Amino acid sequence: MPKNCRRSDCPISFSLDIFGDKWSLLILRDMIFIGKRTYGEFANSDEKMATNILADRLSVLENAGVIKKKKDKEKKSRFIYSVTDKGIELLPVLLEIIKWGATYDKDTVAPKAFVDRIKNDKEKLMKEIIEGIKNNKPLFAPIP
Amino acid sequence: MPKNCRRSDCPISFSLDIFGDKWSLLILRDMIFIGKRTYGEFANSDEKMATNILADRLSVLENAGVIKKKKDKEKKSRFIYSVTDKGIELLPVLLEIIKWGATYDKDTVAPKAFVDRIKNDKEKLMKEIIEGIKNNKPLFAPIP
DNA sequence: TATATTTGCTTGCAATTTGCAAGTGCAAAT
DNA sequence: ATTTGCACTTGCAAATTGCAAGCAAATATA
Repeated sequence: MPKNCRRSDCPISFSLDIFGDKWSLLILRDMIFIGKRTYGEFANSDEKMATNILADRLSVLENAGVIKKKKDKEKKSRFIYSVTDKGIELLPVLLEIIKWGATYDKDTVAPKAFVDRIKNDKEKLMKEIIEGIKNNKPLFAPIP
Repeated sequence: MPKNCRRSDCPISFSLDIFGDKWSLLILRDMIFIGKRTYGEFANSDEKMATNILADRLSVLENAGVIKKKKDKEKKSRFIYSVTDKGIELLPVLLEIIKWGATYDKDTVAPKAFVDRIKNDKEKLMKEIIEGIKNNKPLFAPIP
């Protein structure tokens, strides 16, 4: 299949052509929930993705308009990646995936209180998460 | 990475280990929305997936308990695949993916009325879809 | 009864993608 | 001037994918 050929006009197929793989949504997770912003931070995720794959996925997501990239003002040798509005609109997808995964994975690290809020208080939770992104105070910021 | 090794205890990673690829959710889509039930029907989806991949994905989904398989009573040479409750619980994920995909794909085939119902009438829509599965009357049954 | 067809896979093989390790190039810090 | 940090890039082996064909068992047709 040629690279720029869509498989069908199904909205699921369209979406999966962008993030249907084992890594893309983890990059988005790291951005949205943990506040990661640089290449090096993504490369050091728990799942340790190969850097060539990371570079590839960042460019796919950027081309799709889900994330954007700009030079760091403080440290010019560095790029800052961030989610666009189009990317933030994937938050409901992520939350539903978390809900399902946490329900069926007995070893999940997802806090019960968080999963309960996805089930019972989703709208407010989403607002808080989006606020968190904009203020650079993500919900699950790593303990420094 | 060994086949039975999880990457982390993140619920998203857990989920993607099961359906994080370009095909698995399309199989689920065909089951849930179109009412496909046999190997041959899946093999003839719009996206024309290779049959070796299809066989592989069906077995992954079955092992994960998302779908189940049994002999057709009417035609014993045939197997009937169907979603389990665990699979039906992926419906919210599918609906959110459809919502996002339909929003950003100008060529989408998703009917506007359907997407509007995902946005404004999701609970009732879900009940109807689940009813449809159980009564063998899927929402987007193909015109025969 | 013999033959053909349907159904659900499996196999062989080439092409693509992945994963790992190492290397590169640039900017800033020392 | 040299080292360090960062964002990739490259080489290569291994795994996965896609395509076409093959196969075996259960019907359907002659």
